[in-house]
Amino acid sequence: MSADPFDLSGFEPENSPPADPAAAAALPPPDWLTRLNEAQGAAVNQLDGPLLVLAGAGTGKTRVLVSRLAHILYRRLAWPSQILAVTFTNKAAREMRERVERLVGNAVEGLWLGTFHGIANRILRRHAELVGLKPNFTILDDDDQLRLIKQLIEAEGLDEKQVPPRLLKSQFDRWKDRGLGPAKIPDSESGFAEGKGAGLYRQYCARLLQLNACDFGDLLLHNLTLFREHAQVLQKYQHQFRYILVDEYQDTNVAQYLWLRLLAQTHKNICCVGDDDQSIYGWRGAEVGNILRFEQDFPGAKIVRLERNYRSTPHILGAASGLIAHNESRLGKTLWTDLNEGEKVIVQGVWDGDEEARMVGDEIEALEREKISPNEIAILVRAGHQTRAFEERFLTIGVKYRVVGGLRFYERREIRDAIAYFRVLMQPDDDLAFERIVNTPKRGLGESTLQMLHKAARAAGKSLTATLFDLLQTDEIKPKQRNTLKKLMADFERWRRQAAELPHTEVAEILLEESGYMQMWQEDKSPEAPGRLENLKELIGALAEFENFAGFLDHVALVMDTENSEDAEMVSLMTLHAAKGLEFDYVFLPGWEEELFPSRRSLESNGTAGLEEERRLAYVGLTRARKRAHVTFAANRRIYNQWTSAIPSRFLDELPAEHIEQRAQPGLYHGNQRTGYIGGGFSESAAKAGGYQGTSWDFSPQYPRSKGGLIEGRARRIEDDDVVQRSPDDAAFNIGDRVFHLKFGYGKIRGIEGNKLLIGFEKAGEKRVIASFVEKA
DNA sequence: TCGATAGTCGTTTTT
DNA sequence: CGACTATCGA
Repeated sequence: MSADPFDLSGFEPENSPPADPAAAAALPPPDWLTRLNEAQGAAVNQLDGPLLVLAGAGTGKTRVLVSRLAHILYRRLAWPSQILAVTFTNKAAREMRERVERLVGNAVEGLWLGTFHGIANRILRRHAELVGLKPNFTILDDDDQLRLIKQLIEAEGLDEKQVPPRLLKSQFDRWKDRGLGPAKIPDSESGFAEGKGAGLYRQYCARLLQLNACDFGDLLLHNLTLFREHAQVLQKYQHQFRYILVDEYQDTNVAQYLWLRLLAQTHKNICCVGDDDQSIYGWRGAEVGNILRFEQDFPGAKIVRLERNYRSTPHILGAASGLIAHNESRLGKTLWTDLNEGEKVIVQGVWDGDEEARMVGDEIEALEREKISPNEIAILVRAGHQTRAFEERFLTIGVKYRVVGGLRFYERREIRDAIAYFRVLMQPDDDLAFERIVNTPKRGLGESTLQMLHKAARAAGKSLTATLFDLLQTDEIKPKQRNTLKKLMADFERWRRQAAELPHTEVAEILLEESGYMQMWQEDKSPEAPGRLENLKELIGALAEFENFAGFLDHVALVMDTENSEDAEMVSLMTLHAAKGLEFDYVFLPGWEEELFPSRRSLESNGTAGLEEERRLAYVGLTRARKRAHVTFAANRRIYNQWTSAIPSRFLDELPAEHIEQRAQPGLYHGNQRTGYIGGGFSESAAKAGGYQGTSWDFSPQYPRSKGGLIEGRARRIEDDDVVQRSPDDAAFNIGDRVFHLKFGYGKIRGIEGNKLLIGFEKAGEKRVIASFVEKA
């Protein structure tokens, strides 16, 4: 399907709007308009020219976007295909589509609604040749990107220790975020990585083209190149998009901003919605400056502020507002609500991470007893690893939970392997995928063979498979390896032929079978193996939802998340970043401690700007809550398996006292431990270091501990054994016993450590569980 | 070529 | 602790 890259037929509809807008203006106002407040209505009705909607948390931002979109269609100002609506996440895009559909039904057909990356990909596929790619280019994920960079570092004779690949990657990403190709790197920034920064970047970009691949940043960057160098293409799109809507504008990076600005030139009807106080993606290249500069960037822009909050109680709002007021660089808004007062924000100190998890677990159980739906409860953490403690606790007490954006289906090893096979199938030049599978399953192809193949490929300037094709005619490769490679190449040839005739799911099955990949896992006796085979089956199922491999691979690269069952009644566990745009009645915010939140790294690498971004994150967290926000901090936390004492987050001091309920009793019964605790956790030195004034935070020792937790015991260094006092019935378990677990089902005990059991479950694989939660089968 | 073993590092946040 | 790398011996 090699399309003429200039051919826009097929997604450009009629050139003119669907009907005489003047006539349509006389239509009766649809009922969705009447449900808007004044500011919202203004944002929806202001259709001509650039518009910035400054929408505070919970002020009905999505409602405005959706109504505006519906309104454009209703007034017949544009066909769906003449409207471009961009969001930041797939979740947001999905939600918007659903809500627009609810208003206008299938009149949304043809709408350009998607993420920046998704839309950019769609455009780029169409015109790939114009920027030196083929339409079937691969989208690289982080992992591939990193592997590629490692190869470059090695080829350059640099040491990974001195030039950490991750650092290089993030620099490359930042350049791309700013719309800078290799030719445009300012001298002042090119000198790092032993002075080879810019050079490596040039090589990296060249290599991507050679691989016929794009990283995430490329999708936008190539769009910019395309638009700049091919005026007629740009004009087509400029002409086509009569209305542009942008969600979460505060999170756009420079490349995205430039992209929008180019596209908006003709009709100038661009509406951006955002909240500078919720800009939390600076580390990924987002520029709050974009939203602060909107009026200069888009002359004649109007601004509408949405300040009426419909979500949170006054106390929650007051606490959040007081907190965010500590930020210097912001436009400033005054959120208000006329909801009833409600509860104050709870701020609670606990002894350690375990107690925190236990406490939250108990609170959740209490809520559930009040018949609160678990769907209305969320735990929002700063960093992904924090979910673990809660998961363990919830498993023990039987609270159903889901981790949003946790381990993702497409990141599992077996899935990535299978996908690598598909990638090679579709794009033989995809070296990264090829490398991944060439010796998976083991085919006796090792380092040395691959090294020489690499060398030959670099010399020839061709891809690995292309080089291999030549090399197999020679005696360069040892006979044994040569035969295996020959067979592999022949296999791929055959699968490609079959791909032309058979349904793609069938080809996928044949491929996984004949390559020996399935067999590899079938013969694997590790406890995960059955699960992996299960996942592969599921993969085929997912594949079936797409028309072909290409569509599926795009989905995998861009959409990543598998729509998890949102219908089930579960507590949500996620990072603060993932929580943006969501809301819950009850929100728990654990881990408000210095170093953790605000995160040390953030402060170290970005100073005040970093701190302000952390504060915005805290603001986002609080404003997710409708009825109750429950903040906790622990005095002690295990970091790298080391008990470390922690200082309460400075953000706690920034919460106005009148809006919080402090659930901590200063110096009740082990207040003396403040200074006596080993490591000097709350000694004066620690307090001084933080320089706190105002509220002094203490921990709540009166919180009931579960059996075996000895308060006195905590005064010395805490070891696992201290807490793990085995009760007589725990001892009844022996290795080899068959047991039953509520969540994991039947299994056999493989090991016993204190009250924890290592169990090989028949369905769920190997897990560590608490002894009290299994019973003999 | 490959597995096992010892040593190392670390943990933000994601399209 | 655990994931990942470097190194070594078979």
